[in-house]
Amino acid sequence: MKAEKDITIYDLAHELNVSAATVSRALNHHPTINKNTRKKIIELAQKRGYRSNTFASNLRKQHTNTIGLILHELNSEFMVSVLSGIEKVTTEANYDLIIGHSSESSKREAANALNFFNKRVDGLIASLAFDTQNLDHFAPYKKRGIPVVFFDRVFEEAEGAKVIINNRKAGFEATRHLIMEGCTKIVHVTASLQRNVYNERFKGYQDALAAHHLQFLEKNLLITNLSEKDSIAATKKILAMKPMPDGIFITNDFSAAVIMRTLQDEGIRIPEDMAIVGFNNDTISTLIQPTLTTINYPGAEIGEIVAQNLIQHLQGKSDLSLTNTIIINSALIIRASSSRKNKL
Amino acid sequence: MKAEKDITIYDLAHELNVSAATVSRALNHHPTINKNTRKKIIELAQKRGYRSNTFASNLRKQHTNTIGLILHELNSEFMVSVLSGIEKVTTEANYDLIIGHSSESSKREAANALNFFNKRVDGLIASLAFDTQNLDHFAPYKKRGIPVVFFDRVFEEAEGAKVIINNRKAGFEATRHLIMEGCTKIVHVTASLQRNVYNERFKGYQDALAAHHLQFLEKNLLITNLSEKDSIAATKKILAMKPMPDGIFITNDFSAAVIMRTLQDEGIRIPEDMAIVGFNNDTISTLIQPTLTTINYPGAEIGEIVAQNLIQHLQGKSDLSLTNTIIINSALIIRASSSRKNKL
DNA sequence: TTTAAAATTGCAACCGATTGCATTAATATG
DNA sequence: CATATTAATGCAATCGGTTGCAATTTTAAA
Repeated sequence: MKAEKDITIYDLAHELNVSAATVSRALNHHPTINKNTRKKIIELAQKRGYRSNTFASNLRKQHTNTIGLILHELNSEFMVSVLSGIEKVTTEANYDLIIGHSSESSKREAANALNFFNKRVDGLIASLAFDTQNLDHFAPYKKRGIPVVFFDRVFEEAEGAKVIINNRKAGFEATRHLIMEGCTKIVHVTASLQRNVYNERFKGYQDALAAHHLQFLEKNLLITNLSEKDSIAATKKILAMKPMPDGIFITNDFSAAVIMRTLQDEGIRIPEDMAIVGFNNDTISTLIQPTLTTINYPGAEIGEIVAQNLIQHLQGKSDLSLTNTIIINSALIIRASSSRKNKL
Repeated sequence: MKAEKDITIYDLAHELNVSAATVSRALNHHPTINKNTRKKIIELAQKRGYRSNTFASNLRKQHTNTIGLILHELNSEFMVSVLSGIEKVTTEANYDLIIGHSSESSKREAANALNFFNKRVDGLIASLAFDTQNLDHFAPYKKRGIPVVFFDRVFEEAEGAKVIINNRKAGFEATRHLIMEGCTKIVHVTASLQRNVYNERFKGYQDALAAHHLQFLEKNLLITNLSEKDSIAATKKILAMKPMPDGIFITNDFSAAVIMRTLQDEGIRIPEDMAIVGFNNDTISTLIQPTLTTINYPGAEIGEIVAQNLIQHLQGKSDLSLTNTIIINSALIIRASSSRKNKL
């Protein structure tokens, strides 16, 4: 278990009687190096177990080939899909990924942003925390010209590249669907309206009500943090409402599953007494009974697009500011939790 | 958006008429620096937005304060919990984390291991891929004295630190529970027996059968990759068995949920016709109907312990070889999917 | 006041790879 | 065979902190 010393290009150079510069060039497939020399060098490097020192290289080259990724959480399938989409693209393009959790805390988000900045990531991808109120902690990136791309949770008015879905349209379709199924008293369970995604979906919900001449009632809007506890609490409120609502649009499948279970425990029949629509199309939506109507939110695709855009920009192939906002398609998937016999 | 130049300790040194060495020491709270000098330096650093160049620092210090983490997948709640446990401990101890997915491929696992090795991580945490047959790709770490800790998926016979649960005992308890509930024809759905976790659970299953004088039948062992597709296929096989089994022990909650749904679709009553036990205690286990009996596999705790051990070792506070294998408690959680009236 | 001890600070050599420019060797052209 | 090109290689500076040791300044002891 003794620590052997690392071998460097100087060791290789010495052993082959060439200069370190030649070794460096050979290892990087620089065209001006003689084929035979290169072959010899590469073979010896292999043999000696040479490994390039990333720090020395980065220090000299002034870039890291690393992309930072700040996630608000990793507990949803959506997020994991995004991650895998990003990972796929970045590894293909030979970029490394460092991941930071903000755990829905603006403070940790800022800490991560700073950390990654100090680590000199070449670019940053981020989805904002619940309580992030401004983008100040990303200012150093702007200042130094390091590209930042946002997805999912973004500030729509802020400048910079973002990849999102049309949340307002999605909210509209979810709500309209409930209306078409005969619902007239529709509750909307969502999270902080400060976050664009929830705000937009809420607008879509209102749009749909208005389009069908239904009045929006303040009491039908329930704000939670989407946790199990909050979801149960929200359900209790719904159960206490008079008259009882006949439809719920919840902006999260997990929360929808909890609410549905809690309602069922109280003897409410779904979709007969209460029609339910979730959001995200997590796996869970097909495992619960009845299966859950939801909005498909294509995480992997979003991840890939986000990463592709960033990398193209890093490689100078495109200008991020040109493609300011990219909108991905999402669609309603109708399942049993909302499919009634007595439609409109 | 012009890229401003980074400011260095030399800039600070020049501005304050001290040497770069003094600036460096002040910034690192070296004790021999005068309090006033340090204060001035730190204030100026703040003011000028100085950020330390990690590469230069790492290059000179020959260590990175970074821990590599290789995961076989991130699609289970268990894994995400482990990750958050590790993250909690590492960030507290001021280590950075870089994460690599092997996506259940031994090849990608090896690529990640090499990449992290070249990145000179101070330590490595890993859970093996489905098809990993040997630990050769970790050899360089051994050689260079870089500590590696395995968890969950490990080679039990291999040397090195590992954190696991007693999978055999867990498998035993799950199966015994089914027997106590009156099951006599118990199917075991699991993944590749090459992986220790599944192998051990299978042994526990056999132990329990033997302890209750039930014969193990080869056909009752179904190997899948735990995907939705495979789980459905396994269910078809079970449905075709004569006589029909009366209990299933599945080493994964997600797969158990799929199997349960598929059985229910065919009119099988759970737990009356078929009692089911899963593994992991994922959230899904309480959201499906009936709720799923499962083995609690405490991911966050495992993550914390893994990380703590590694860090203590890195800080020279303990010797990893002393604490070779750490076994975490896991326990059976009995829920509706296996609770029958007519017990033994 | 002189001298010894302690507290601060600076000097300069690293760490290992990269790269502009100069130099030398090999090949081609007249 | 001399000269012009082209191909290979080497020199040496550079990236930005870190740290052993020497030098200087300050404080304490005699």
